[in-house]
Amino acid sequence: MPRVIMHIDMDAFFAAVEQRDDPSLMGKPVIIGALPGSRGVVSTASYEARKFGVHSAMPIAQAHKRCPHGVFLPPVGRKYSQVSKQIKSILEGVTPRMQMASVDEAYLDITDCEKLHGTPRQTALLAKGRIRDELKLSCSVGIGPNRLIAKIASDIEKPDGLTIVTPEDVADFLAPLEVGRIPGIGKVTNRTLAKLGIKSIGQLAATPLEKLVRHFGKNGGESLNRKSHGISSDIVEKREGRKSISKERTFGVDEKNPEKLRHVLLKLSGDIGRQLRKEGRSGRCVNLKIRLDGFETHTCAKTLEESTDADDVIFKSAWNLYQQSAYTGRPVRLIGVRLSDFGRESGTQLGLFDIPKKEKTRSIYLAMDAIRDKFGADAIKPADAYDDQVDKKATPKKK
DNA sequence: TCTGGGGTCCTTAATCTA
DNA sequence: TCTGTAGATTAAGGACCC
Repeated sequence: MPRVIMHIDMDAFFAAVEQRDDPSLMGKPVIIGALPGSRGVVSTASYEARKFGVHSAMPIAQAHKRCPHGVFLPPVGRKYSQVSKQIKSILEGVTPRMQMASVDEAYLDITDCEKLHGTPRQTALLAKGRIRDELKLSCSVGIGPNRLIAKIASDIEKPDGLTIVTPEDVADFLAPLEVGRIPGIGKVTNRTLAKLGIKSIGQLAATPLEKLVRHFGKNGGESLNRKSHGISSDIVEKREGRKSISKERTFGVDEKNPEKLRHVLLKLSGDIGRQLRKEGRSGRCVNLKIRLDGFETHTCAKTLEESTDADDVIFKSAWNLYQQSAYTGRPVRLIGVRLSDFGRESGTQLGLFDIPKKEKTRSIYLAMDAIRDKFGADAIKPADAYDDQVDKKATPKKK
């Protein structure tokens, strides 16, 4: 039996939240993202701003040129996360078979909701109504036999839309749409498909699998083929926790001073450590990201002997990676740190290794976190001499 | 011309290990 | 004990998403 999957997508989420919280912004072009004059892009544009051709990912200078009278605001992540939790709670009231796909998107399996809420349309209207009444926000809904169709459907009619695709209608629904409507087909894949003369999903579905495999590899080709026929997973399940935490900084002017870079790495490492401890996680793989002039981007990584959530261990590893890289001395546009590989049990958390010292260090970090929580992030500045004082054992050993 | 920040997933190649 | 191999892991980079 085909399942009934619903995809809910909030309309211009960040901008809508800001307009809701400040009625003077209602009806005005609101652009959330970097501020004009700085390096950055548009995160979300309100529908009023979109009329001027402003859209997500557009360089902020260009957005300002197109919409000089727009209201430009920086994103307030904490507020949006809070609203996202409220959305989650409302949708869990519709069905427990619910999965948040991002801060402003969710999948619901409403196959068995008929007795409780009525038809899929009635269930969708119920969810939309609750979000509108309780949060004063609008969303668009797509319903289909699987996640892919539901997701594409939710994007068809925006804002405040509702599109239902029955299993029998899938092929007719997909055929005329542009291939770019398929999630996972971005600029690069789109360009390659265009070169092959493939513009619509119908054309993609009619393309022999061998041809797609030739151009996109086995997995890529088969995946495109499946998607073009509307085949995808219909499983909605709670997601496991996140898999990495990263922090990065783009400089207003490319940075050459190694001391400044070191300071920023110190700050980023501290932010990651704090986040890790807050979430009770620790990771083993420290990744460094460097973006140079000309947007030339590189990453390098080092896997530690054991998991960590300690600022100094993260910093030391990141700084070592930078110093050992071929990019020292070159002007840096962006520098970032990521901690990943949360898969293994953490020695720090379980206290399996080096208990007294680790626990002592950990207690200090937790105390510092508490002070920062109470008095603000700047209450304690990161120590300036980690790389001299850090425990030699913290340095990753070569295998 | 100008391209953020925080993520996920995939591919490929080299290396390790059972 | 040696060797070949398959599978896992590591590392770097790319594409994509919100």
